[in-house]
This record gives sequence, structure tokens and C-alpha cells, in this order.
Amino acid sequence: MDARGPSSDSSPWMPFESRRRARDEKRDAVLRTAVHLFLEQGYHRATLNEVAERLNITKPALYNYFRGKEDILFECWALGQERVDDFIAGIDAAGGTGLAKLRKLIRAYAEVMTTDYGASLVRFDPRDLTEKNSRVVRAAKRSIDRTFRKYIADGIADGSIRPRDPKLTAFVIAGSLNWIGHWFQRDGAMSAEAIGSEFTERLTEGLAAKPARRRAASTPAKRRKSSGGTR
Amino acid sequence: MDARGPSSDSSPWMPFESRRRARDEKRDAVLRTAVHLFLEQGYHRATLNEVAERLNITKPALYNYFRGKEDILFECWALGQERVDDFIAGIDAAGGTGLAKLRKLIRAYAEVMTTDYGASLVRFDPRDLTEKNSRVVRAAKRSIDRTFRKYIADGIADGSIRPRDPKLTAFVIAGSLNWIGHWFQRDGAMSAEAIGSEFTERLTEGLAAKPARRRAASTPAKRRKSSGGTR
DNA sequence: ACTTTTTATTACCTATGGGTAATATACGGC
DNA sequence: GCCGTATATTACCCATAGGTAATAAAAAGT
Repeated sequence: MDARGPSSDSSPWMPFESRRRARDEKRDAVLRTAVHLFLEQGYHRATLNEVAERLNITKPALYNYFRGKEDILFECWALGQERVDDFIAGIDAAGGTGLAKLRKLIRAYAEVMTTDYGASLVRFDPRDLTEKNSRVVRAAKRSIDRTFRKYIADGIADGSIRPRDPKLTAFVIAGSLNWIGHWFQRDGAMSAEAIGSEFTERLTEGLAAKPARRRAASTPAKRRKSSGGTR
Repeated sequence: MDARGPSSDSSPWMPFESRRRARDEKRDAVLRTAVHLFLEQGYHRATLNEVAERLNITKPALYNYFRGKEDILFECWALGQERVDDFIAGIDAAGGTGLAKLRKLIRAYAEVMTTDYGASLVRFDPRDLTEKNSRVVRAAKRSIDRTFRKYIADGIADGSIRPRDPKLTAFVIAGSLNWIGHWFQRDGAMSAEAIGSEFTERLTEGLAAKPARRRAASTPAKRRKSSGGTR
């Protein structure tokens, strides 16, 4: 709000700011430790005592930053969701064919799934949340599903994707990606980037329309019957 | 053991047999109720009291059939696993190209995922099991993964599947199928059969080699570069 | 009809772990 | 240097739910 930045030497706002930052850093540390432990042992088996212990504090100290265990769980989920929302906004802004957008979505989503917060989107059970938070989660899941379906439908409309049912296709792709959150491990042989690339290829090679020279016709309504028969 | 069947009128073994069957039926009823409740509410939130209540008995009665909650959980998992083992044995016995076997596997696995016992293969957490049972589960999961990879490798070897990494491809396919257990609901719009068919198509359309007239060459080592280019 | 075995019930124990109250300590502001 | 706020600790509460006697009811065997 003030014209002089925080670099101004004896600013009376500095201590206040630094204090707030220290607090946020501690809050983040709690979340990082919690999400890690929740993933490692499962939400119900993980105890707040152990979260605190790993941070060299005691359980009640956690309550300075969170209202309770469920609050922490929801925050972990929200951080993962935020990342998804961010890159979807980026993809939407960039534009391109449906197929191009879908491929970007697959790659980004796959890579998010290899992170702790990303995995929490699929490893945690919404039924452990309050009704209020649970509704937020369900709404977000529906939104992601709609995005997948939309890109697929866009691709069919613009001719970059061969006609097929967007709903089922979205389930196939999203399921495959979501499962990454269940098997990926950082110390494993595969890098997040390699997984992103591989999944992008494997999950789109079947749907891409032939790289026909023709510009996408405005209405590719009826496809040619068995134009090359993939099976 | 006896030559006369149980249809013989006053067989002394009859009561014994019928008694055992009645017991097994009750045991099955417990499992059906338990798996349903575990899926509905999640293992940790579901209580043995409620399982018993739904069966019109009381909690301690359950201990006539099972050693405890974990025992019930493991049995639910085992019943699902049994079905998977069964159809894999059938597919192995029938033979065919790698692609044909993979397609059968996908369809059967997808349909099992739409059942309660099938879903328990992916919805329950092995960490809730004793170390002994957990090892059994892990071994079975590895075995299923090996089967997917083997069919894919077979298909690449016999020319029915275009060359690609069996490991990643198996992850893509199995992940997509496993996720069915998370979203399918019996009262939904889709039938298990429709899902089996759709997933079989969607998950193999990208890998099938062109239906070339030639019989599969013994070594399709180097595929023709962009022989039609699906992407 | 009796005894024995199986199956179920009532009443209880107890470990676990989330959450809270009372209280001490560190720290920035003045 | 004193005060108020933020942050942490110790000690405790208590609801939940898995599991276990002790015992009653039901069924099978003789």
C-alpha cells in the first residue's frame, strides 16, 4: 500500500511482515509434513502426534495453525487442486486445437500426480471431510471432468480428434492419470517428466485424427466407415 | 466320500452337510454386507456394529465366522482376487495373439471392477492388513501387473501390437481399469458390459498393429517409419 | 428326554487419538 | 525494562469402536 517498498531501511511494517512470513512458513511446513505422512501411512493411521513429532513440536501447537485434522486434510487437497486449476487456466488461455489442449492437459495433470499435493487429490477420501468441504471437492472433481470432456469434444468438433464418446474417453484418460498418484514413488526409476511424455503419447495415439493434409472441415459429422480399421 | 449321494433319503451325512452349508451361507452374507458397507463408508468409518445391525444380529456373533475386522477385509479382497485369477487362467488356456489375450483381459478386468468384490481390490488399503496378508496382496498385484506386461510383450513379439514399452503401457491400461472401481455405481447409466466393451476399444485402438494382410512375421523388429502415422 | 455343541446375546474392558483448558515462554512494540 | 500478543507446553478429557468374558438359547446327536 505504501509507495516505498519493504527495502526502505527502518520501515515500521517490516517486523510485522517478517513475522507473518515466518508464520506462513511454519504453516507450510506443517502441511508438507502432514501430506507426506498422510500419504505414507494413510489418513486414519497417521496421527497428529506424529505430525507434530516430526516437526519437533507437540500436538496442541498445531492448533495455532489449523482448526483440526480435517482442516489439514482439506488444505492439502486444496493445494493440489490449486495447481490443477492454474495449469488449466494456462491451457485455456493459450488456445489451440482440442487435441493440442488435451495433450497439454494430460502432461500437466500427470506431472502434478507425481507430487505429494497432487496425489492427495486422488489418495484422500472426501468422506473424511465435513459436508461443506466435501461439496467443494466434489464440485472441483466435476469441473476437472468437464474440462477433459470439453477438450475432447472440442477436438472432435475441430477435426483433431476422431469421433467418439467424450464421457467414456474422459474416464479412460483421467482414470489412467489418477492412478499415477497411487503407484508413483519419488525414489523410483521414472522421472515425472518421462511419465508426462509417455502418458501423453499413449493416451492420445488412439484418438488423433489422421494427419490429413486437408484443413479440418467445419462439420466432420459422419466419419468414413472403417477408414483404415484400427481393429 | 460315500458312494450314495446326498439324495439318498436317510443319509446320516445330510444334517451335517446342510449344517455346514447354512454356516457358509451366513458367512457369505456377512462378507456381502461387510464389503458393501466398507465400500459405502470406507473401511475405517464402517463399524462392525453396523455390519451386524444390517444382518439383524449383534457384533460378537460375527466372531463366530471371522477372527476380526481385518480378517473380514482380507476375505473381501481375496474373493475379488479369486475372480481375477479365474479369468486369467481361462485366457491363458484359450491362447491366441497377444492383442487378443490383452483385449480379453481388459474386458474381464473391467467387468470385475464393477462388482463389489472387484472394487475391493483397488478401494481397500493393504496397509490396513497384517503384514502377512499384506504380503499376499502385494504378490497378487505384482502377478496381475506381470500378466498385463506379458500379454503386451507377447503381442509385440507376434506382431499384433505395435512396439512400445510394456511396463508403461501396462500402467496406462491397468490404471484406467482400476479407476473404474472408484467411480462405477450400479444405479448409474452404464452397464458393466458396455463399460467392458468401451474400455476394450479405447484402450487397444492405439496399440493394434495395422490389420495387414500378411501373417505376423516372426521378427517385426523394425516397424516401417510412419506407415500411416496415427498421430 | 438328556447331553453336547454350536451359535448368539448382554455387559464390559480398554487402547487409541482427536481435541481442550490451564499455563509457561518467547518476542515485538513502546 | 515493562506489557501484550503470539506461540508453545503439560496435563487432561472422552467418545469411539474393536475385541472379550460370561452366559443364554437353539439345534444336533444319542
